[in-house]
Amino acid sequence: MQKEHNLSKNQKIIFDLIDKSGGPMKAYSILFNVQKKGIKAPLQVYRALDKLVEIGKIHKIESRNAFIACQNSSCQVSKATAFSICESCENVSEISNSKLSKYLSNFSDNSGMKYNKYNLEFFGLCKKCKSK
Amino acid sequence: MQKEHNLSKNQKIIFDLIDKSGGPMKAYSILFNVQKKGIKAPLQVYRALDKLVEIGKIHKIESRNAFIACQNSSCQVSKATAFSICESCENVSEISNSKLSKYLSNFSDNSGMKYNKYNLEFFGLCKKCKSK
DNA sequence: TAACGTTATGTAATAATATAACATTTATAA
DNA sequence: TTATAAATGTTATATTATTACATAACGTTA
Ligand SMILES: [Zn+2]
Ligand SMILES: [Zn+2]
Ligand SMILES: [Zn+2]
Ligand SMILES: [Zn+2]
Repeated sequence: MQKEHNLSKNQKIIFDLIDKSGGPMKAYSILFNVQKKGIKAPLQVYRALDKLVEIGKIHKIESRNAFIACQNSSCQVSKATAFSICESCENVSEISNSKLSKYLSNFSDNSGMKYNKYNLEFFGLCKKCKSK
Repeated sequence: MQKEHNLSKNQKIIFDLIDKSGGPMKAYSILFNVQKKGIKAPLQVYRALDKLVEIGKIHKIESRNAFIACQNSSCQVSKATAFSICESCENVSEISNSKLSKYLSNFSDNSGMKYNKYNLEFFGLCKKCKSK
């Protein structure tokens, strides 16, 4: 069961933009695209992004400083994320693999750390880029 | 067998600083610390960092925009990295777990992606911070 | 050594990413 | 309603990273 979050005005504008784009978007590119809707300052964008990340509607691709809509309907919070990133065309997709997520969610070692979140980024070449 | 890289002057200064610090360091903190050694501009730092990452002497902690000396003598290149990060004290350590690295290095799915690199960051509370 | 290509350095300017501080408004719920 | 939390608006600024161009040092081979 996914909690329904009523997005605020700015949050909705920004989520819709990212979601429709189908890929990762950078904060200032988002800003540029929503200026016609009245969102004029970086902070307005970053605040909405923070909230959307917090509730799991989007995730941050750390290695790219970019944000992508969650492609996995069950992500309630951004606490167990895995992505595949093509280093040639920069296509990004969220990996949804229950064996992988189980393995990582259950991971523990003898360091004494109590893990409660992870983010994994795989890099390589996508199908298209491989064949070039 | 690890290839011996002869570090250049700036690379050596910057690697030694990071290595001695024992933890992650940020680029501008590095810059501040090496100014007395004649490294005066951000670009000099970033160029050395790029090279050190490339040859696996340091790794970038993407979620923190920080750089840490490789704690795993066998990392020749930064292509299979895993870290544990305490969200309270920001202590970072490199995870060296052969089962984990085998599992991730062999990971593949039906997306058609050919993976050749990954970076994994675990977040949680370290021993000390848990007991506070 | 001399010539060549590669790697590293120096320097200035600027781009890209992100947050601080403060005032105000809107939504939520007791 | 009234209190509280959440979201917004705005300006300024901090932090992280790259472009562009010139010069120097290094490694290889003729
Ligand atoms: Zn997701
Ligand atoms: Zn591709
Ligand atoms: Zn390493
Ligand atoms: Zn800690």
